[in-house]
Amino acid sequence: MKLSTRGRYGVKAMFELALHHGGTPVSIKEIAERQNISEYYLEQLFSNLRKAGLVKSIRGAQGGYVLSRPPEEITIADIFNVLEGPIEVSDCITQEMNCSRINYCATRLLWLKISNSINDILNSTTLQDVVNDYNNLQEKTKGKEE
Amino acid sequence: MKLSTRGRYGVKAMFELALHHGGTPVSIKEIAERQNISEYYLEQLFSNLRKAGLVKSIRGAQGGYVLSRPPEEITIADIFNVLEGPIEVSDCITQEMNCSRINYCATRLLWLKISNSINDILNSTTLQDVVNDYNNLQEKTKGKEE
DNA sequence: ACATATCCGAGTAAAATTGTCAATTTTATA
DNA sequence: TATAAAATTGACAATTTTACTCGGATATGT
Ligand code: FES
Ligand code: FES
Repeated sequence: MKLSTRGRYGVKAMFELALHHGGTPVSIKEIAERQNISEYYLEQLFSNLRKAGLVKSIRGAQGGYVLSRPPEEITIADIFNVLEGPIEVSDCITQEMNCSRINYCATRLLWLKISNSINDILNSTTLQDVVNDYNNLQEKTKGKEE
Repeated sequence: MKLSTRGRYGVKAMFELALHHGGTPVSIKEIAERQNISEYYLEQLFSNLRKAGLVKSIRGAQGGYVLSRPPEEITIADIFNVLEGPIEVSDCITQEMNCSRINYCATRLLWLKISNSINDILNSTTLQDVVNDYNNLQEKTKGKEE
């Protein structure tokens, strides 16, 4: 079980926007360089993010992207839902309606537990939390080096 | 993020062995029929499970597979480690040693949180737990039907 | 005008997933 | 001992997913 690059790149890209929130728009090129991600690939991801209403675009020179909402109102789940689709540990959970074995399925509860615990984290973690974690990390690193 | 069939089939198959623990060996054919899984595909999975020491095989007629250890001593993590490999949410976690950005990586803590919560569940859930869940489900279903 | 950007759709190579199958070996039992 | 049941092994193959790449169109600040 592994996250695809879509989800991981997406969070990293959104993190960059969160860092610059309130300032000037950030271009795909900048993000690609800072996070070491393919520029063309990022285009696709941002296309999805924009259509989902998570980011706004400013076209033309000096343009780029900005967050549609403040970082504390965007969860990791929001991003994952757009780029990875919902977390489907097993179709025992999502297709429950038309499965004839649901009353005899031994493993459904297990998948449900896993699924819920992941979703809890994704729903409760916002971009602001990631920014805060990052700032704390920077503080600590700085302290150690001096 | 989705589990592959290897992990899901594997747990279902091991659940069947857990149900019959202490009794006669269960053949691949039986499991394939009861859980509606390809017989040939299961062959591969059991080959891995046996090499990992989770099951013992009895060859020849009336043979099949049995659990190597009692169901309460086999965790879902044991099964997943064999069939899916370890849960690697992101290589930020597993390749931490040789990543030069580790002190600047904004998202590492996030992947770590997700990864830990999944592993907590997988490590703390045993085959016996799944059997118990199944028995409880049967009780409830029976109650409703009467 | 021109350099920067986003926007959009298509294509593509490699990898992973999900099986299928044939041939061999082992063993209980009739 | 003959037979059938069952594991063991290794190879192969179809399909899907992933992770990009690219070409051109459109928009806009300077
Ligand atoms: S709910 Fe259908 S197999 Fe689990
Ligand atoms: S630890 Fe290397 S990019 Fe996250």
